[in-house]
Amino acid sequence: MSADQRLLERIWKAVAAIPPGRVASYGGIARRAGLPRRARLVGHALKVAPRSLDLPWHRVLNARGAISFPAGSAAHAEQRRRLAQEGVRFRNGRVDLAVNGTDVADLDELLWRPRPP
DNA sequence: TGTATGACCCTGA
DNA sequence: CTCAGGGCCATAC
Repeated sequence: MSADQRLLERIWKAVAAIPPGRVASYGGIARRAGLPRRARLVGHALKVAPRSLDLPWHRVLNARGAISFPAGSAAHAEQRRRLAQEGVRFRNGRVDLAVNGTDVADLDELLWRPRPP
């Protein structure tokens, strides 16, 4: 049997809800989907997501605010290109939060919140 | 049935 | 900052 389709759909929905120009972490998406501690499943869900869903997969980063694909890979470049197009800035391979407080524990909240004026 | 792998995360040292 | 260790678990072989 494959993974419960309904769980995957909940994850896809959470990803689809990430606003343009903002990002979220795998763990954050998992929590948002009601699946705490299931970050790996989020990665899997994105990998098997139907192209037809046209998900904003590029807005999902790891807990350090970095792209999880190997640097130098085509996927890494593509993700970075898409984010750049949305105005997401990077610094030293990590998202430049440009907001007060970079506490990793609150990373998702910070990343998720609207940008400061 | 068992082992390995991976678009991950968190805590503690 | 890095590193190790444990958690998590669907898939592939």
